[in-house]
Amino acid sequence: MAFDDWDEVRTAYHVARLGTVSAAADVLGVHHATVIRHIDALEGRLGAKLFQRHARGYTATEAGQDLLLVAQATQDQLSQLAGRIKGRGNEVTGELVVTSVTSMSELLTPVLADFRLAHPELTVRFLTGSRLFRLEYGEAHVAIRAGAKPNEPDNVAQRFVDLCVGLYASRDYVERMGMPKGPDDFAGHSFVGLDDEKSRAPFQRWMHENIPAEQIVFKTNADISRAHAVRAGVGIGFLAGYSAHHDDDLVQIMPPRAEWGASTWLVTHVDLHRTAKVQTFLRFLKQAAKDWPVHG
Amino acid sequence: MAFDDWDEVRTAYHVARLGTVSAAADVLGVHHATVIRHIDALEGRLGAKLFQRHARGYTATEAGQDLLLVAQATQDQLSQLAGRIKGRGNEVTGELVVTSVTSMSELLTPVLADFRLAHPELTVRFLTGSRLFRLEYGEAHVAIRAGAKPNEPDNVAQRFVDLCVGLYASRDYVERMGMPKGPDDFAGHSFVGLDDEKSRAPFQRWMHENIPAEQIVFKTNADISRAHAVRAGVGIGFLAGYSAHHDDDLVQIMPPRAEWGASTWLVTHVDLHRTAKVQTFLRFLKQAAKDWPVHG
DNA sequence: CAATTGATGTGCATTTTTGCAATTGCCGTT
DNA sequence: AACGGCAATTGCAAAAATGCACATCAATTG
Repeated sequence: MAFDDWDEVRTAYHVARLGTVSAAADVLGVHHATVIRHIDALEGRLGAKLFQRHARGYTATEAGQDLLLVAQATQDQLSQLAGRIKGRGNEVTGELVVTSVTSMSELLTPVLADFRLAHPELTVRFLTGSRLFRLEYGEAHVAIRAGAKPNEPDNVAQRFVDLCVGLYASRDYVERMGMPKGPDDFAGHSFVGLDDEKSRAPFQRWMHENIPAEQIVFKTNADISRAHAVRAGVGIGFLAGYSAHHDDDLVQIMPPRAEWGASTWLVTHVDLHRTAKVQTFLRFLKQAAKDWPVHG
Repeated sequence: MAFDDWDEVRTAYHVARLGTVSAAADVLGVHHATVIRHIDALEGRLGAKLFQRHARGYTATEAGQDLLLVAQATQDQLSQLAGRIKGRGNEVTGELVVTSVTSMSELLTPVLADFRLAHPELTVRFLTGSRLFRLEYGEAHVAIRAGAKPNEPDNVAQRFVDLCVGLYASRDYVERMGMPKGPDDFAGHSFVGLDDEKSRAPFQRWMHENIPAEQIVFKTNADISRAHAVRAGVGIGFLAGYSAHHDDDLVQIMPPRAEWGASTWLVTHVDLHRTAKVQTFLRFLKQAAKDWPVHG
């Protein structure tokens, strides 16, 4: 490839456009000797003359005029690109990628939908489930994480809502099996738990320590399935307070405890944190969260 | 302008395309460190991140992906341009600009027409007349010059045909004024000459030295007008041998002399001389000139 | 016709860029 | 849980590009 130095192309472009080495050097902000050497090097590698040299300057040959057209297009496109990139930091357009644990989907989805409506030029992608999506790989702009404060470098984390979880069972279950009066009255009852043994969710560790394994009769790896199981009357299980609070088919077995709940964190990559798109979304999300029944 | 270093754009392009700094450095033939520094500099000037850095390489942000598209187009266009420029040296296409003194138009035009027919992709421009068109300014590819060998630097000149000029008059003029028997018998005759006092044409200097000024009754600045005047019977004048030879309306007053004639030269700019287009035309022209009645 | 202007070309000192090698950090594997 | 490998960094020396001053040449002007 002869054009393995795009700067020389740019130099040749200005020479072809302006007609003299001196003028091009002036525009480029370099010494005219540099311009001459760029042209010489480029022509040498091409094996063809781009300019005819004479006392009044450089005039482009056919090859030089051809280069002029191509470089002109490049120049224009780069200018537009620069504008887009600079503007993009101040606009809420393109794609907004948000990731969170599946259990928050119910809360987040309406907010994302509203945000999408408020910004018609925006496309929203909500990633959840199967695996952890990582900000440092550029897989998402914003992550809502649960648990201890994330302290990965290059990530900025700010505290979000505290999720409360309580023990619930379906009205149907309570009618069949009776209402336990307290933690000491759990004998004979069935429980719904997580399939993941090494889950670090605090309520799951509490269940693991306080409920005999043989009483955990239904295990699932998805939060949503656990909720379905509890509602279907399989047994007693932890449910998020916001989800169970206004559901008349559910009975609270034990009220939420602080030790069961989890803090959540809004996490962004430091490179994207300052952009208008991310900032706008974070403000929008925090405003919407004020109406969440997370303390139910 | 943020993109004032197109080489950095090229570097960023390869990083965006390949996903890692190392792979890009490999393709570019430079060190990893150079690639990193290019990216850092470019991002710094843009004020925006083009890549998210992580342990497995660089992944392009939206801005980086946008740059990838633009740079991809540039890369493609430059590749095509390189192909065109390299190929153009071996093809007879585009424009062929030929310049000569007006007096040779009659001889050259048919050759140019034939050459044009032989190379359909070629456009021919024939410049003559008003002023001297200069090869060093790229105004023409080939010049046919008369007189002493041109010795301008950067021009290559090769000897072409010798033009012979003789003294002619119209048959009508001779019938009216009589046929002079030789140079000593010119008294009372009328002559047609050049308007340009300081013309360096040898036949014109001969006339200036041997014919009294008052006998030069018709002066013109264009060769073609001089020929018209002689044919119209205004007087005796120098005409090119090839032009007068087979014209029954013209009478040769004095046969051509070597001292009147002029050598002609094929001149090309050194930068263009080696190209196929110019070489092909020169061969074609020299072949055609073999049939010219320039010694008439 | 001489002087001046404005342009290109070239040797040399300096600044900038680049290459090198050692380091760190992270991921996947043993 | 430790190890090996790959990729990104970073300090320092070498190399390359650049700037500068001067030379040169052509065209224009007085």
